[in-house]
Amino acid sequence: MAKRSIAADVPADELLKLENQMCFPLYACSKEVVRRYTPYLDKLGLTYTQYLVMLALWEYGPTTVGELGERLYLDSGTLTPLLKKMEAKGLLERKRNAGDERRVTIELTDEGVALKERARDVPLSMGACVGITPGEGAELVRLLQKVLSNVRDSREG
Amino acid sequence: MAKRSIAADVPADELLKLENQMCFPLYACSKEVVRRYTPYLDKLGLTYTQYLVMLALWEYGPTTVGELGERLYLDSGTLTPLLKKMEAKGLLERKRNAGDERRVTIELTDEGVALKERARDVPLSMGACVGITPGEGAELVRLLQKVLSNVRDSREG
DNA sequence: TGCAATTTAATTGCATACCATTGTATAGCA
DNA sequence: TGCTATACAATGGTATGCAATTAAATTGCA
Repeated sequence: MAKRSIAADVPADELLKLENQMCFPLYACSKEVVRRYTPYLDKLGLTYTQYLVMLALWEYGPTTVGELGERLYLDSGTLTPLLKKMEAKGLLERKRNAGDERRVTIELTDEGVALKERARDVPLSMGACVGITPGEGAELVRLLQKVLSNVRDSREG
Repeated sequence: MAKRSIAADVPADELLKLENQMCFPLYACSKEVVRRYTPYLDKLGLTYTQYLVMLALWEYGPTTVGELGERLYLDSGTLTPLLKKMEAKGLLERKRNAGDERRVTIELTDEGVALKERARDVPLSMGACVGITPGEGAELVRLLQKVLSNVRDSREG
C-alpha cells in the first residue's frame, strides 16, 4: 500500500460526482431555503437580502455600510444599491457620518423599527417547513459555522 | 403554564437574531464556499455554475435543458444563456431534439470531456480548505439533504 | 505642514437566479 | 381530423453578488 493521501487513490469519476461533494447540497439547499422565504417576505415588502439587512439593524442598531457588509458577508457593490432602495421605501436613512465623511451611517426609520413586529412570524413559519429537530438544527448550524470559519481563514493563509 | 408552542413564548428579539436562524449561516456558508472555488475554476475557465453543469454532464452524459435544471435546481432562464456561453467556448453542443422539437439536447464536445481530467484536483483542493472531518462532512451533507427534501415537499403541500 | 498610504463607499462590468410570459411543439380528446 | 391543454425552452424584467476600479476623506509619517 503506497503512502498516499486517501483522496489520491480515488478515481476522478468518484470525486467528481455531484453527490460526493459538499458544495452542491450546500448550494442547492441555500437557494431552496431562500426561495421558500419569498412568500412570507413578500407580505413585508422585503427581498431576502433586504430581510437580512433588517435583521442586522434590528439586532445591532445603527451601523455603517462597511460594518453591515462584514456582518452579512456582502460588499459595497451589493449593499449600496440595496440600501438606496430600502431608503426609497422609507425603511432606513443613509447619512454621511459627520465625524468621518468617508463613512455612511445606516439607521432605521420609525417605519423600519415598526416592521419588526410584523416580521416576528417569519422565523416560526420557516422553522416549521425545514422539518428537522432542534438538535439537528443546532448541529447543522455548528457545522456550517465551522466550515464558514475555515473557508475564510484559508483565504488569507 | 399556558398550552402554547414553545416558540410562542420566545420574544421577537430572540427569534429575529441572525445567529438564532439557520438560514443565515446556510446562506453565508454557501456563498463563501462558492467564492472559494473561484481561483481553482478560473484555471479551467469555468464559473461555479458552469462547473456544476460540467459535473452533471460528466456524470450522467447527454441530457436536456429541463433534466439538467431539475438536477441542479436551476430554471431555463438561468440555463439557456449559460449553456449558450458554454457552447460558444466549445465545451458542449446544443441541438434541437429530432424526435421532439420542444427539447434541446445538451452534449459534451471532446474538449468538454477532456476537461474532466484537469478538474480532478478541484474537489481535493476544496476539501482541504473546508477543514472538517469526513464524519462531519457526511453528517453535514445528510442534514442539508434532509432540509432540502423537506423544503421542497412543503412547497407543494 | 505636506504628501503618500490607507480607508471607505460608490461605480462599473460580468454572471447568475428567479418569476412571468411567450412561442413553438406535442399530446389528448371530441 | 381539429381543437384545446400541456410541455418545453427562450425571453424580458428585477434583484442580487463579486471583482476591480474610482473618488473622496483621513491617517501617518517625513
